[in-house]
Amino acid sequence: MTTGTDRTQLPAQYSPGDVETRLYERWVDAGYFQGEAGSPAPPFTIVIPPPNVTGSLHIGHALDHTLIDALVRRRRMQGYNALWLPGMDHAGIATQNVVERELARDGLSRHDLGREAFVDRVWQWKAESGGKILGQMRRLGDSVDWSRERFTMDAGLSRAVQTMFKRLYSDGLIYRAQRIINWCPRCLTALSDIEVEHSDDEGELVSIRYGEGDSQIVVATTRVETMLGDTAVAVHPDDPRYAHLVGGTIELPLTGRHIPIVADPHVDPEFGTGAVKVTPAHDPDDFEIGRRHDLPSLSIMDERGVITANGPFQHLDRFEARPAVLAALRAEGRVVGERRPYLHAVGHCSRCGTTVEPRLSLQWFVRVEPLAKAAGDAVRDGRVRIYPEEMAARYFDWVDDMHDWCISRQLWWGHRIPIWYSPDGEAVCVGPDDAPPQGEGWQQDPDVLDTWFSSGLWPFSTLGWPDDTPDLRTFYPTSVLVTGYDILFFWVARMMLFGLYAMAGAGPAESVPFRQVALHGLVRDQFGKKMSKTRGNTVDPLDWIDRFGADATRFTLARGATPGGDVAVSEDWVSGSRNFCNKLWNAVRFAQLNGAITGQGLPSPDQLPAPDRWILSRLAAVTAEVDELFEQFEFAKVCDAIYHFAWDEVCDWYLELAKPVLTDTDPAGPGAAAAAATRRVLGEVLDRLLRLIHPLLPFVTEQLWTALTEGESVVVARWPGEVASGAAAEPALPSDPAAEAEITALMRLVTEVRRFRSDQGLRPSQQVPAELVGIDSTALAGHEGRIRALLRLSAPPAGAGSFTPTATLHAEGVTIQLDTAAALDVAAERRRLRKDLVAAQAEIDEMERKLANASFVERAPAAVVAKNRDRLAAARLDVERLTGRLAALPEQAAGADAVQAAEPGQLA
RNA sequence: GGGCGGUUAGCUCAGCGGGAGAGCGCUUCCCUGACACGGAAGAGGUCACUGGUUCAAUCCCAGUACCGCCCACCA
Repeated sequence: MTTGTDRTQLPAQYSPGDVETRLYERWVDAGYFQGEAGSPAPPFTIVIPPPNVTGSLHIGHALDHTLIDALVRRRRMQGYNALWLPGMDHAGIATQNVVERELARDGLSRHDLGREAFVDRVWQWKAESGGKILGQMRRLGDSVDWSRERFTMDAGLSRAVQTMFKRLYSDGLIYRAQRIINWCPRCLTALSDIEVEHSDDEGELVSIRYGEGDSQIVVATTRVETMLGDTAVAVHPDDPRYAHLVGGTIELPLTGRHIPIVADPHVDPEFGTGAVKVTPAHDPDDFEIGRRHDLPSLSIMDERGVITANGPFQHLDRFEARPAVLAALRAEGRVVGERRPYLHAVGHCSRCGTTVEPRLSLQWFVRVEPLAKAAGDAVRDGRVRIYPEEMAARYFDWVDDMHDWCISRQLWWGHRIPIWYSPDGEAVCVGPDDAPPQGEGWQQDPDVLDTWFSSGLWPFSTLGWPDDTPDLRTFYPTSVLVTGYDILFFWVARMMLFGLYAMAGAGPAESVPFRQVALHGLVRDQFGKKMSKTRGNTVDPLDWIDRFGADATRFTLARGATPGGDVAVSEDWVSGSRNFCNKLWNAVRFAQLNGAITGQGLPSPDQLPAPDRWILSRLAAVTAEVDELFEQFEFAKVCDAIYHFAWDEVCDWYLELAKPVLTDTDPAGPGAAAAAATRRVLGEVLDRLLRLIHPLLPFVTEQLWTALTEGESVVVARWPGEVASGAAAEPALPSDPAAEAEITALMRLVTEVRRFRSDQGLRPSQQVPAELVGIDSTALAGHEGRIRALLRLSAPPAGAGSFTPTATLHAEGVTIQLDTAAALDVAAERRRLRKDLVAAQAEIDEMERKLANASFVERAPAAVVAKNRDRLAAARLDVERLTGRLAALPEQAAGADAVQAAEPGQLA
């Protein structure tokens, strides 16, 4: 056993400082964070959403990591074989852009370096930037298993990528095709659908007349310049206006070309003129029309968006070409009517903001249909559960209607597509264990894979797949995937597609990449605004960690984390969390100063005074509540429950109630046994409380717990609530409703007296001789000493009679009589009493009305009716009590009666 | 254009068919031997608007207004 006083005295204030760093290193050295392959304990696995190597962790990562860490730490304490696997993502396009920007400062482009040197340069960047991120994770306290750190481009994961590609290819799920894809003319690469962000941009809709005389047709467009690439005009098959023209040709202005008029059901006869120009090479719809009618695709732009078509517009940028073409058409009298401003959705590159250009090109695609079907089913049949459930709807919308996924990127940084071409166009897919084809002229595809291809493999590639490793067998499927809802489609859905496919051999239930998905929101500022650099409201988590500590930063984030909800934070709130840490610190300091005892278990309940039985009972309830809330990913509520229990109940009431007992230090005195018992309760309560909070506040709790107890580290201490099957649970604390009722009554009484005093402006320094009347003898009779102590009331003067409770304390109304004649403001008190009386009377009226209602009494649940009866009784008691007090007030303040007379109501 | 969500205290948000809650901020008193990063007490809300269902609606339903978010190949 140990008592706090044996140990180093804690200073009066908690300062996180660099102790956090030292604690963290100790945890790592002790190997606490390591998962164990093949352990008999049930596994609990979370893979980190790998941060991009492009920079540093922002406050959103801090939120994500806080939540993950809390889950993992709790499971570890519960006796699970817990693994949080860390790592980073190479983030193809994002990282390449960053490094290119760096090069640009020296006036260089990646082409100046050449592919190999450029990729080297990116690796160099990764070494620096990655190190920074890992350092930040340590500062946050992430309990990750560093021995299992992974990177999406490391050898193992690259092998997984290649294996996956080959498998999909062999199964016919990867194909190469000429398609209209989203093209970024700045990044010079293809983009997948979700890498395109749409915004409503101002454009203009102009109507152009094609053809002459009887065979003229007016078409409308927002992108005039593309008319250079038109190869048809399309109308609806049933449109009588154009029926006579279908099958013929029409003259395309400016070009001298004649193009066919085709009938296609895709055209909406109601929109515009009902005729549409068809540019198969520059519009996805038109491409489809072109395919249906066997039209040629005429590309008029190069990869940078510069016009290549011969003629006056050649070499113009696409945005210069637009007005130029329009002017030329106008000069020929081809523009019909006015130009109309037109708001329409325009795609932008999510990485650089450049307007995306639909472009016809040869790319690799994943045929997603069968994969997406499986991914939808896994959630539909409950093998994977999404929290909060509402988010599942979004998931289905997307997964059930997913287009084929363009996976080739014209970048240098990433996994090179494992396809080799012979000079005559033969393509061979090369697996990781295959030798590339030998012979003259064979060349590997120059493109790399979409970065999400490798991220999609993350839950199993990191565990050793494609090999059947002990890690994979032990830790897959992972338990929970915690991430922001903003990457539900980017990442979560992709892991589902790939996990179910690659791990199909494990069976339906075991092939899922994770069993639960816990989605959280974005971090916002204190006004609920999105954080952005341009707005200048971003927060650097390290700054807060430096100034308030990692725990305070974590607690602030977790406290706002409702499932799927955005989290608003501000500096004020972090300092509030810091204050909470300090509160805990001082509670333990108090315990130390008062000789709290840990490690001895608890005295039997019948030896304990009511406050001790009360706090143990409450702790049992709060522990159970916290367990329940954790299972639901209700982090905000977990924080709230713990915060209020620790601060309001333990500190504000229990410690205050314990003080008189503990300060009775006479070992031979009558209070010695009670003091000893309370010391053990105090030790036990704080011991368990610290363990309960540890997942959220790892650093303070570690310092305090090791100071308070003899334990080695709270990181590996036993969780005070539910534990894993097979692990030993903490003995249950006795639930004690009777003690809870007593202390609740006591708290009400004390509060009532304090309020009276405060209202009357009585200073505590004025010793108020008090007589307490109307206290339930069964509930509060034994508590006189405590009540006097909390109220700092002196003992009644000799001869004033002893403490003699007489009347009934009602749950709702406490009768108190204080002899405060010296200071009592009679007029103010009378006003207050009258106000309360009116309220009580109103309550009576309302309850009587309700209870007189037959429908209510018949149909409302019995408990509700009973509750209303109680309220009625309580209100009647209040009236009685208030009337009595009113009558007992000394006659004074003559003016008061005039005021009262004017007041409405039944004021006797 | 589709889909989803929101509108509750000064701010950020919980809650939810039967007496309106938290944190921060604000007011008053108090440096009581754990803590002023503290203690005590308090002010502040027709729970967006209009109808409906119900014995009972902040909570359920419908509509209105405003605000978000996601998705989207209609020129």
